[in-house]
Amino acid sequence: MPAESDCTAMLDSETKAVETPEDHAEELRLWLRLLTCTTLIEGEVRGRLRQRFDVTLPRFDLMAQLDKVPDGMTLSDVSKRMMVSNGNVTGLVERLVESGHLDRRTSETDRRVQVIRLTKLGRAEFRKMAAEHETWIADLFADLSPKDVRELMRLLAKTKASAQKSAARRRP
Amino acid sequence: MPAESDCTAMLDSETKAVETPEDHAEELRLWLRLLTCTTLIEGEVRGRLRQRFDVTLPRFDLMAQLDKVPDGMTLSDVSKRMMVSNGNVTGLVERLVESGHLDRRTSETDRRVQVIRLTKLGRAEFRKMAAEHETWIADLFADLSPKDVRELMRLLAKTKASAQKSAARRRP
DNA sequence: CCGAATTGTTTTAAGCCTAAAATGTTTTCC
DNA sequence: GGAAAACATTTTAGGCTTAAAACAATTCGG
Repeated sequence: MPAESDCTAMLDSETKAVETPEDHAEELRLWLRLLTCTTLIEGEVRGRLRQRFDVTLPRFDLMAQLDKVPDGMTLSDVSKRMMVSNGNVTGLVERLVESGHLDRRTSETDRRVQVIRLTKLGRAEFRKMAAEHETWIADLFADLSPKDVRELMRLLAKTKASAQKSAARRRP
Repeated sequence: MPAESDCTAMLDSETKAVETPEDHAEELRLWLRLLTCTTLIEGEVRGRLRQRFDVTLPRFDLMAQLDKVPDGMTLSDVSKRMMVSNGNVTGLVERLVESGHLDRRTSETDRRVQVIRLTKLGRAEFRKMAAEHETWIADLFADLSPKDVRELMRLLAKTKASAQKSAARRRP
């Protein structure tokens, strides 16, 4: 077997663009681990919300967005904040209005816009759920030291920025 | 206003069990950031898979599981590995068998069990997609240094362990 | 050996989610 | 002013997802 067959792509150090099938296995493993963590925690939260309060995670998330703004938000705002499609929000809101948790009205100044806000009932129920939810999260992350939490926050911020940049590169 | 109203819960340092509405805001913010990162990257990958290969993320994920094992897996195995419900896998597999990417057969030794594996076509298509997928992931994480990647891996491993422990505490 | 648990899968009913097309409204700008 | 672009939302069609119930096959204990 000739020696050449052992050459690695690295030999060709001057012309870096030349087909160097680079190794990205580490990033791939990182992505899978990130996904696993999120799926695990999300599933746990989903199950607890259903058992304790008979509510779905998307509904809880939507109410969480609205709890922060007393004057309500438009559907587009919610859609952007939750990073879900417009049509998705339409259906979600429909069901929450139906159940009396949300109030929806057409904007006076722009008749395209629907403004939604929590009803008294919706806010009360959300606050109750949110309090318990916070303890679940604390418990799920219980083994992380304050320093771990800070460090994770920092690295995830960096990750988010990197991903946003990459997404923008593709969709300018 | 009497001085007592400024007392914090911390004053009562001996009896820690006494209603100390502890502050878990940091963990909550961490969870939201983790979720944001995952959603962002997942959405990006989903979109690219659809545009480039007209395939959905769940199908890609299922094929990824099968690519690792030439002899195939049972539906339960897949379900556990992907952390999704059994019924979900049934439907997913149905569609992938239909499109010729998967082969499904009943186990000889246990007629309850369905063994699925990639077909030649399925494997070939998956390999093509996976190669490109890896470059997307590398690009999405491009701004992280190798040290960042290692550190994130470590912290996410710790997070996963913590969450699993918490889940087990609730469901023994 | 046989009934009772257990295990693996499918079905069911309901809800979530997306991309793309359609609808209605406002703004832009000639 | 009015056509065209931009915007906010809804609709549509299809797929994903879950929990729970139903079904089928195997294993376990007496």
